Amino acid sequence: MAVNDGLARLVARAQPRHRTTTEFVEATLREAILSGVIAPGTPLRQEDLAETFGVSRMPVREALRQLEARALAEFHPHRGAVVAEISAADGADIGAIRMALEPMALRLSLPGLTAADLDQAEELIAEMDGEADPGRMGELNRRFHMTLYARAGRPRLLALAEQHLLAADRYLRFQFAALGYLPRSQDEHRALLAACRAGDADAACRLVEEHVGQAAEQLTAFLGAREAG
Amino acid sequence: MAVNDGLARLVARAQPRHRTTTEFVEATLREAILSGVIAPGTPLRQEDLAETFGVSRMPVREALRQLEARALAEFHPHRGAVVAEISAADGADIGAIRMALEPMALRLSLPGLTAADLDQAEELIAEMDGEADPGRMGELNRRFHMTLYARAGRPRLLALAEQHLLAADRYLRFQFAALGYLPRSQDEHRALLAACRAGDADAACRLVEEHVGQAAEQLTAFLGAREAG
DNA sequence: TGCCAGGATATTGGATCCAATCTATCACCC
DNA sequence: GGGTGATAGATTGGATCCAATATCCTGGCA
Repeated sequence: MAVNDGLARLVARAQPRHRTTTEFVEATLREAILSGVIAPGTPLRQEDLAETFGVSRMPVREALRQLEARALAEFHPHRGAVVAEISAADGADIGAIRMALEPMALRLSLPGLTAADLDQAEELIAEMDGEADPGRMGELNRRFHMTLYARAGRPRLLALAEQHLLAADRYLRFQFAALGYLPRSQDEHRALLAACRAGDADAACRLVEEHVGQAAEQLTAFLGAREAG
Repeated sequence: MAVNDGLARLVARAQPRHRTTTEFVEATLREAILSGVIAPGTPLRQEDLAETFGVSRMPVREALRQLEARALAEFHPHRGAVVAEISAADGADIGAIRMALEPMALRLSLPGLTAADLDQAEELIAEMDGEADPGRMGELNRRFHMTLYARAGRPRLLALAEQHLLAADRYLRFQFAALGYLPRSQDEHRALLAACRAGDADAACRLVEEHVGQAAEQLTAFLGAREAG
């Protein structure tokens, strides 16, 4: 058996439609870490990963370097990499970054949002209503947020925002795995969308900041209690 | 002669006091790109870099991967990497990110700032007054800002803020190379420091946002004009 | 004369091999 | 019996080698 059954399945399902092997390994590993298939703290042995992917150690090494730069893996020279740990402090950190980036993205995007964008956001809210699977839920939530930010015309800002949305989702899945349920925030989503439809930038920015802050607060409360005892 | 004289000098001066060769190459290359020693768009040939550093191609490859993840180099499969280009759009992007991150960092840091921190910030302002070298100037400016954010207790947020502060400084050096002078903003620095001393979080955040916005605006005006003609 | 095809060349991507270093275990000394 | 040091094993870091791919130049053809 490979190191990690879940990862092996992910690799088997994944279409290596990437241009280079390194890209393929990086994308698959990132997905595995973000989705929780590989638990925080898991050692990432190059040899094992290479075997799982059916490649040599080299693309694995390059992929791990990129994951390190994205804070998804921690490197210790001559000791190897481990999947980034989860902590209340880091969760609060990610929350603070989101609270800074997302209102800015929304403010820049709002004037350019089309009726079609807003309709799609509404549809995503509706889909979330009936969704129980945390993976699908996170995906829908991410798409909802990014739909609202899409017209900001700032690729770097959007990439950073999405990166930290994904990081937050990783924490959320972790919370789900422990608690068995997901905190819902559909009312906040609806209020946010309404403010966007009204074109009220100040209200929308305030709502998204509060919305992100709420999620971060619940998360740190959960993680703080977990770390304390 | 090596590919790039400036880089060769940087390598010669650099102390390889890093634990691995890859770290050494990455740090030196990053410094070279950020300081403008290697111009935007310059191809980063692995073989040439390896020779310049006196190492094999492998640590160079890993270093380039990390630079890519930090948006300092652009990869094109089978075609190599080039130093990230400079553009008005990207400058505005970086400015928007700074305008989001830095007020948040300051707000979190402000309650924890000590008198010593504020005195050091004041000293850095004084040093900037008499500084003509753009490299030193950027360094002092970066330290001034980071001193004010240091007590935020959010490592990821601070790392992101510093990263984009450095990216902005790269743009500023580029502007200096073309214009021959640096736009000063010492009045804004002093006003910002005064607000921090007064403990007025709202004012301080507003000032830092305006300050960053000003710089970004000047930059995009310069780059926009340059791209137009 | 301009365009397309094909091959030569340069450069990167990936695999294998060797060296450096960290960890764990075990013996030995205090 | 506990702690320290040496040694062996495992694992990563770095170098070299080979394969794949992109680019560029040249020659033929319309």
